[in-house]
Amino acid sequence: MANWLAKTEPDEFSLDDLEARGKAGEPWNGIRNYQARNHLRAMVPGDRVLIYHSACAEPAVVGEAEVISEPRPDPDALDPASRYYDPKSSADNPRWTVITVAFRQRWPKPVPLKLIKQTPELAEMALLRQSRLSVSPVTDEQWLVLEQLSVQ
DNA sequence: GCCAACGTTGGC
DNA sequence: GCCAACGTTGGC
Repeated sequence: MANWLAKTEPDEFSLDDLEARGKAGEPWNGIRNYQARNHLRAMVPGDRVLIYHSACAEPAVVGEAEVISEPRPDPDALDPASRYYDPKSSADNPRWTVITVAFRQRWPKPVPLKLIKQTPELAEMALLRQSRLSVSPVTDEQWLVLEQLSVQ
């Protein structure tokens, strides 16, 4: 079982929005970066996903979700009306991947990026090393450290 | 709103 | 295959 971190802009889709979806969850669509896509393809149901709010007043890890589907082709890539349409993707050879995630819990306190940067045990997080990667892996150790920061 | 980081595109 | 031009992400 693996751990991940997924960024979302709260103005677009927040942890609150995910909670409102309940057990049905939300397709994590629109990922259009190969590295991030490859991480989606490695996900299996039951994997844990940190939800990270980006491009907002206080960028932070705010809670956690769970992968509840297998990876599958992202249908938005084939829909010309979608903002995520990619003419280079096709039904025969789908380029992009989506998984569905469901809300698990809000963390006691958000863990701000600022604090993550100040924490030596988290210096190797992919979040910090590749600032533009929207889906990234998290180690068990990193997850534990983040959880501890959330209750302090 | 600025701009650094960095991924993608396309000419050669 | 190199690399300049360009577009996007996301912190600040």
